[in-house]
Amino acid sequence: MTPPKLLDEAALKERELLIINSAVLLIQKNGIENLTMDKVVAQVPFSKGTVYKHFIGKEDLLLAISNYSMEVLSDLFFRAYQFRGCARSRMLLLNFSYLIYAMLYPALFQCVLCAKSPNVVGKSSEKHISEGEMLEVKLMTSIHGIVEEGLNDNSLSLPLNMDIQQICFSNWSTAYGAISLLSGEVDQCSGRTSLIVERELFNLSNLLYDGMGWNPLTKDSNPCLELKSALDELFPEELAKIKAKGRELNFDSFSFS
Amino acid sequence: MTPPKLLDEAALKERELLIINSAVLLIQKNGIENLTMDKVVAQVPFSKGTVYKHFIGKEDLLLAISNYSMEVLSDLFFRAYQFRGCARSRMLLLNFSYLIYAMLYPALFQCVLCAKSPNVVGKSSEKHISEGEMLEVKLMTSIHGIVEEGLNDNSLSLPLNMDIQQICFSNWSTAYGAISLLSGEVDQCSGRTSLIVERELFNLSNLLYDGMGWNPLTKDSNPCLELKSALDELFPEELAKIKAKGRELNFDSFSFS
DNA sequence: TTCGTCAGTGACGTATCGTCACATATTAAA
DNA sequence: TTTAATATGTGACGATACGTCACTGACGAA
Repeated sequence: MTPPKLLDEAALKERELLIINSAVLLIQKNGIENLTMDKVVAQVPFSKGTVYKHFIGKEDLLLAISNYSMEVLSDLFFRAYQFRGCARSRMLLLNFSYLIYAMLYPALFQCVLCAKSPNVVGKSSEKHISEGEMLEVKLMTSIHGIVEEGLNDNSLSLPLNMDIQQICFSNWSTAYGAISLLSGEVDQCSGRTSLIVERELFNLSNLLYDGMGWNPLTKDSNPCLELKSALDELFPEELAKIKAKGRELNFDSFSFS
Repeated sequence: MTPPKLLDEAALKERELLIINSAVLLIQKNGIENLTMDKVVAQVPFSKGTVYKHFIGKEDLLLAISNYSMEVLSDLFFRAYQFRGCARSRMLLLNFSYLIYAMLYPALFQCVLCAKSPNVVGKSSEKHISEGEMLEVKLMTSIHGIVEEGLNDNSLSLPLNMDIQQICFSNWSTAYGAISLLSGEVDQCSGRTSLIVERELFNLSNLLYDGMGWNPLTKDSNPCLELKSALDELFPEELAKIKAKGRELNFDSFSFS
């Protein structure tokens, strides 16, 4: 006798999303440090027991939010990957899509950072942990694709003793470092007076690509203007939303004339 | 009538350090996610009220640990700064002192990362927050010094549209990104199979310096061998301790022959 | 109609937090 | 030496939040 299946997969997924969204709203309102399961339960048309069916604990919920957030990001990455233009430009574009994401969804970005802490991972379900690992691979896929195209069209050759994965990681960790240290959402890195995240990300990325010998080198082109118009074309809605929040990507302070 | 001063500054500081050390031991044993004030109080010859005199809460204690930890790091940085050798080599050395620190004091390193989260900062005392900001400046000082020497001896010129502070930040965020993503202490960055933190840090740093046009360029020297012997000379105790823990900096996998 | 299974509930036991009223120790003045 | 004033230390306690579990009700199979 097969046990009756009363709840379909889709409804479960939908409910999970509802809980996640409620939690995100609470984080936006009260800050991530004041998120409690009781508050989440109060926001949601389910009882505590039901919520705990989906997430084994607060940290597990946080990780699930982080995963959801990475899905959003991977969409941005993929759009950058698919854009026209040379590989190097698209890699820069991808890094900026990361920045756009951090500016547009600060609560989500915060969750991803927090979810990396052992505090969270240590208390989460295997399901969400492995889901998160899958998503990281998915993120890397777009990066990987761009690097491969750069290798194929000979604009990039592998530096001595480095393979594709290492190149991918270099780009990822560079963008990660700059954005997480400078994104205003994380109170870090004093002495950041006069540091502007979009400018530093731009400079760091280009220094890295120049160091790799990835053509066209900065001295041979004007990556800033190109980046600006690509962003306008590829992420018009996102940029508008950022503007609506009172922030704005500012390229005037460092455009090459 | 002047109020009697029963406790001198030094005794207070000493007690604070005792509490911090006890907490670090607990973190090493149980993981940072299981640290509770009750356990700390139980480990310490003071009562809860006294502990709360020093730290307004658990998060404040965590931030204080982070600050202590940054003091340890700034000593390593300073030693790298003072070493002989060209500026670029010492910058690389400094990045590796960061790695040594992350490997040698994983619990401390973890605390610094965790303390950056708004979860912690949002609940901490102004005193410890500003203390932390001072320490970040102190860390930057060593980096800043090396960059300035590079500028002075003309091995480095400022890239287009970048100032000293931006150069410093580039190096910091590069090292930060690579080490925090790859240090085994933080469960991050899947797909890191085959990524070796010391190798990636080495490559990333050199790509960055090459991108800046910082002499000597990689092709002109053997920075790997040079780095190795410098580390042996400057951090013999630390390297020995790392070895005693079963880990080891491995340069064989990527030395240029 | 009856029984078995499973989704859903929310009161409850436990853990941890941070406070506060009180106790003790130390110094200054009487 | 005694007394008053203040600094310092204590741990019991109320509040908050966590996660569980015994129970309810709904649905399908027999």
